[in-house]
Amino acid sequence: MKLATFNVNGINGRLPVLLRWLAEASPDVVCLQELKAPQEKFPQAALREAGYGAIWHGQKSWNGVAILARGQVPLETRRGLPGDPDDSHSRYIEAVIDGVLIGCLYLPNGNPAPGPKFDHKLRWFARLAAYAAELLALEVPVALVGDYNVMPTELDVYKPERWRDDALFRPEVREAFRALVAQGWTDALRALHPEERIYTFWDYFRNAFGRNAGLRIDHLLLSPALAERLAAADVDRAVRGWEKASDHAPTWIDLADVAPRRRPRARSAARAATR
DNA sequence: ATGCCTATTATTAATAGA
Repeated sequence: MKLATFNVNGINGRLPVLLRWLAEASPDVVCLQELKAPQEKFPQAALREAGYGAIWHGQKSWNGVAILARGQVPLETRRGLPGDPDDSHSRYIEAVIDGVLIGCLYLPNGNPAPGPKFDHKLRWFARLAAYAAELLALEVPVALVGDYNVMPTELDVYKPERWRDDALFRPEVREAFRALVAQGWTDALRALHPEERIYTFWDYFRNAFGRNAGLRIDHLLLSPALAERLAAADVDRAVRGWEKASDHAPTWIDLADVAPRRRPRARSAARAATR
């Protein structure tokens, strides 16, 4: 299973980019963030024509998340993160696809910090951590993927000193991310590329992409059962250079298929047959 | 400390992003 996350920064303005990338990369599952479109303006027909079923949670102007699956409609298991009934932002949607529980998230940006927006970010992070612990306890294959708005370490920022007081890099959010991963999750890109400078976002300002002034803020966290299957991970950074590009690039992993498991009876019968 | 760019919404400017 090729599983990707892509903050599209406006799904309608970005539709040609999204469709071109889907055709070229052919991912099996895609988590999208920042739809910036109300529920009824999601381009379901165009995506269906491209071969993808979808579930989505839109919102006027901002936020918005979706999950696409090639050749099937994702089986939705949740929309909205538990823990705050007053949370009106569309920032979490979840589905089961081919035996994998996939949570698609868009963590609040949190700037300016300190301030109410930063407090909101930390509260949202705490709710995510509480829910993530519940998912881990299920001991099933789970992927929590999306735009976390956090650079986990100095290796994930082109110029750490410039970002030290920013809501994406302050010690509180780095610690929140570290503690989340320490529950038992695997940061897929970092696991396969421990030393490499990898970015998933480049600002529109100051020719950031041309200078490779990037940030790694889009992450795929895998439960232990899924981490065993991790075979490849990368960023389709060329997409950031396309006409009318999002400021994020698609970030993806490849998960090996599960070996077909025989029933115990069948296995002992097979063993007896080879004796 | 702020603009630089880009998108959406609503009326030519404000807000948010990161």
